[in-house]
Amino acid sequence: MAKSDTHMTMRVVNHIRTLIETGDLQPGDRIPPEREFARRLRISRASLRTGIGYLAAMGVMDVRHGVGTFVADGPPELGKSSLSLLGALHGFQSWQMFEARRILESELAALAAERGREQHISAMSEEIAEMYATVNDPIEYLIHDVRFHRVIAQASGNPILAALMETITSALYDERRKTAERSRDLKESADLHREIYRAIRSRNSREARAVMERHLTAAQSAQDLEISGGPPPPPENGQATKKARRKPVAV
Amino acid sequence: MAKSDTHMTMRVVNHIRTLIETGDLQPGDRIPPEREFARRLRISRASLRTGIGYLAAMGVMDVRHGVGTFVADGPPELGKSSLSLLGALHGFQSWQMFEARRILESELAALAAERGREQHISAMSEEIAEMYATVNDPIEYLIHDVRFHRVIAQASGNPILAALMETITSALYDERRKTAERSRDLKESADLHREIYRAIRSRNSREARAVMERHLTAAQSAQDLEISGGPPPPPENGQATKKARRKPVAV
DNA sequence: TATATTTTAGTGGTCGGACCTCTGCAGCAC
DNA sequence: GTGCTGCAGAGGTCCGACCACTAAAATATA
Repeated sequence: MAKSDTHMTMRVVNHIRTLIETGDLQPGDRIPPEREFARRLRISRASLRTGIGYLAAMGVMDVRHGVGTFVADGPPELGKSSLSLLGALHGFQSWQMFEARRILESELAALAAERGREQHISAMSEEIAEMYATVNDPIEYLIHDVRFHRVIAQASGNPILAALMETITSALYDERRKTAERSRDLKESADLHREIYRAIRSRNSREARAVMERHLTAAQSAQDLEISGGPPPPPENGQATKKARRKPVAV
Repeated sequence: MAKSDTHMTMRVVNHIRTLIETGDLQPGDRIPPEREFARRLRISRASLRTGIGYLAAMGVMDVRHGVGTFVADGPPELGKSSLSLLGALHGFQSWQMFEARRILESELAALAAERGREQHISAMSEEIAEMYATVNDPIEYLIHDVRFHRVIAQASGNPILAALMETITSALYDERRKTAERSRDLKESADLHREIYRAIRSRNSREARAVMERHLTAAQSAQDLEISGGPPPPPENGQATKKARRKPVAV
């Protein structure tokens, strides 16, 4: 994969990676204190920290000040703000985010209909109930909304697609919460979610995909109206002209 | 988003993020030397390096020993080995990788058929020609294969989906290259790619999606046969039981 | 005794400043 | 011109000290 000799960073990364692959390290496990670990690996604490920082940025490690460093637990997740950062860099458009989400979640819903288990079905049911119970509390509603979609992702049986979805939705979350307070028609939203749920429960993957797509398209429209008047869905693209500035930019 | 006060790391990240958002920093730009930058930000070089390391892990910065640190150029890309790392951690299955790729690329092909521009069409055409020209050189063939799919991703007009695809394919690349040498039937593969190309050129998104799906399904079968006898597509999943080990694991 | 407070040990976070290694290029020898 | 050498500038590594946070033990208090 990469050189394991030079570059202390990669040495650390590969070492830990190996520990994970051999099962010596599992989610939730704590690694030794930095000072001790560094001594054992015959490298400086600074270099060790560089490697750990890399893994932490990837979402593989969870560093807690004053407590310890742990292998990430919970659902797989790429770097939390990675997409947000990349978006700032490459100027991602809002409609592109929504489109990506729409495509991913539609397929996720279809897979969930095929593979979802009882536990997932009932978990969805619970979230639906909570949504109906909080139609007048947009903030709370949003929480269950997010959970519902997350359960579908789990039910799909494909943690990779689930992780990708999580990456996108987390980049979208801040924006959603801002507009959530002014949300209305949560009843309609809940109804749509219920339709999705029913499609999944009845193992109708085509229907699940279709309703999910309808739901997310509607959500996008609502969001666009909240933000600015004109939602600009017209797509385009182009290859950025290469350039190679040699001097550091002013900061 | 995150605290900008404490945590030097996030201070650096947010600072650079702001520079990018305001357009002061653009892809390809070089940031000041670490020593100078650190002095200017009133922080230690070590802290600055931590922040830069975070951004580098995210694929936002490109650090070159002895040269300088640059804002990432080229196509957007999440952390290169992030999925690979997460896979080791959560035990992603090969079929899950393929499934994710199949879904993403099928939709990408459909979008490319709707939005692809002349430049993309001709770029695809070139790669197809190269593929036919290298049917007896699997290694070289693979290069053009990858490029072809990358052009489609660009033609889709959605850089987010393109970045997600890139993340998956790069995690799959090593495995592909290993088996590439023993590949046969590259002629058939090229034919399929040509079908995809034609569908896109004729703006037939349904056809493009269908053929792409067929192509990737075939590719998966071929890969499975190369690796081990039985491809285990049966899906399942379950919620890992939470645990909280307190003591560091042996290393 | 039960509870609130303080102390303390352990862990990650920051610092600065020395030295190493790599890269690109100017300048020199051929 | 071609090729080698040396140098300057950039990131990489290291050390050792000290700061900041957390959780749990020890102590004070009701």
